[in-house]
Amino acid sequence: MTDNNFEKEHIKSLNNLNNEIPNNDELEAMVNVFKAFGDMTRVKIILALSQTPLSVGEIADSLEMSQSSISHQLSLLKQLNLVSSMRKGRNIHYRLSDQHIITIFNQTKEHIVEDENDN
Amino acid sequence: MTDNNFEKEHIKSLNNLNNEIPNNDELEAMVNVFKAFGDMTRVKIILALSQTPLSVGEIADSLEMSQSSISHQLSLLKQLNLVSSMRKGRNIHYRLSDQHIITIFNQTKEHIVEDENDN
DNA sequence: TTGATGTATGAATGATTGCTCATATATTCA
DNA sequence: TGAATATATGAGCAATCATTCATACATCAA
Repeated sequence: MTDNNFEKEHIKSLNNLNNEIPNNDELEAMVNVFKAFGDMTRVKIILALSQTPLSVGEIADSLEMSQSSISHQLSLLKQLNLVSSMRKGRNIHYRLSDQHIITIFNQTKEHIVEDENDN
Repeated sequence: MTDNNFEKEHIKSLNNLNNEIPNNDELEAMVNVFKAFGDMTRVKIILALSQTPLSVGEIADSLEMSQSSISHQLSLLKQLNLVSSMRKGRNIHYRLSDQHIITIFNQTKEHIVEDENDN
């Protein structure tokens, strides 16, 4: 009889699945943020900015990548409100717009580290 | 003079940038996890599995997607140790392998919600 | 204003990726 | 064993994406 109850619970969960999922706009926003984090260049940019605000050129130099590439990626990150920018003379300084980002990164790192110990 | 000190600090940060960035293997692992989260189908699978373990068919039905598509994605998620599987008769039940995942999702949702309030 | 420097941006391209289709593998039941 | 059901998997294709190249825009210095 206990087994049967588990089954009933399971079916109940099944029927509620669609209800529990966040609304589509929020989901899409989440996916877009994760997509932004799913690229090595952008992750490196974000990690660099987590140390100190930086200009486009400084990031490009530090990562040894073209100015154009970095600028494109920064524009994407800005669109998602992950970074903000401020002109300082000829340069434009970018900074992380939210410390959550680093928390998310750390959480993910923890997940990975735990994983390695599983072997 | 204070302005100059800020400048010095900034240059010091600049030089340390590469040192502070995690080693490349760990970074790559992080990027791969984020890549996995950067797809609507996979996110929906994960959210569904956060409610209860599910078989491939149950997930496919619930998301109204093909069995093949879901199976492919589950295989990817499994490779990244985000889900684990266990055969139960004819079915194979998948479950989240780590509750961190949901924490990361919630953190991201918070980032987005805060964002909306900024307007 | 002119030249130099820093950044942004559109188009083009090669690479990656999500899905489908066909088919293989695994398990249960009769 | 053979049919039915559940899942996995490889190849192919269309869509997405990261970078490059060329060029435009913005600011400063002389």
